[in-house]
Amino acid sequence: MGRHSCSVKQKLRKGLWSPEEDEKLCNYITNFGIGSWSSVPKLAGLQRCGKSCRLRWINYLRPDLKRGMFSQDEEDKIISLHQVLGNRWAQIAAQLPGRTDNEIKNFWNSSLKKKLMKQGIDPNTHKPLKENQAIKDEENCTNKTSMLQIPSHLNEMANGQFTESKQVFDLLFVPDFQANSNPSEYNSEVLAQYHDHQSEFENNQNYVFCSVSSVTKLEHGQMTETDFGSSSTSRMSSSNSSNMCSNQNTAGIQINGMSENSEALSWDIENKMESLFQYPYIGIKNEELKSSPSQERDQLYGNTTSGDFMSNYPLSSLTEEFKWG
DNA sequence: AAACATCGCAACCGCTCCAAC
DNA sequence: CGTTGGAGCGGTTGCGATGTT
Repeated sequence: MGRHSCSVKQKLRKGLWSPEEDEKLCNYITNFGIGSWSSVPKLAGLQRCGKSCRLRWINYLRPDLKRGMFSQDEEDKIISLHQVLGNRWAQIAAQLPGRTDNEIKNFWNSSLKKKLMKQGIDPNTHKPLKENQAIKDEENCTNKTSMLQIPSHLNEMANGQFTESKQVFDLLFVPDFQANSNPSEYNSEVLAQYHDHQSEFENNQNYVFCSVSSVTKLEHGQMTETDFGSSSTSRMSSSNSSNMCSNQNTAGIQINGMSENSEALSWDIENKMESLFQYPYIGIKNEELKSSPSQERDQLYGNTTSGDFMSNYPLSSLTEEFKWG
């Protein structure tokens, strides 16, 4: 049985607010504060439900509201944040002082969406529209094989590469779907590591590796399969994603290149993370890796050198680990 | 000028989360 | 531990304003 709409219970007013109602609500909150929204209408002498009062105050009457046109700066910020957070309007609004979630949502739906479409960018994924089709094709192709081979020795390479941030992934591997993959484009340290394991890399077809040290906690909800997929897929396409992701108050993934000099990784990271995040299930928990010798790991996750990783470590069990306690 | 279409915004609705009981 | 109710969120709707034919 669904809950009744608040205005159904009694004869409460709905629709647009009159100036008199605004004044009553404003006066009440100015004098007495909010307290409990459910008691506000009664105490303020309004024939409205508390929910309606709350909305009116938050979206319209609050004194700190900016209102008016969005600046170019705000517009850019919204697009960047949407790229990271998706339709989490409240979280986006929290980064834009004086703007409400409703205002931003309306602005997005009425203006920004169309603007991006005109620029040939998919507003949902923030990727070029053509590329999206290519990705879909690619996903279809990959879903059929559902197979990733992971060289187990690479697990060790990740040790000691992490920050103090909460570690969710340590090492991620992704088959290189970029046609122009060229190991010489990695930075020197990565390149050295590549050479150390060259034969295995070659045997395993163009692996791309990087460490992802932290996934900062989403303010609301859990890091579910959907969350991870939708919010992280496009994360790395932002040119300033490293700055954005370093903010622990926002959702983000922090990438550690294999050395301090991470800029040399930019081409590969930027491009390959795009591919990487199509596969939200590719990940192994740090603690498990560190504590498990190779043989044990192979028992846990399958023979990561030659086995079928996904069949031993299915999506359902992995996504369970992504949830934040 | 009138009819119709489109747009933008304010508000509503249904849902989830969470604390209190 | 289950229930209840408030708070908050995101999607959707409704309506006035504006544009187009």
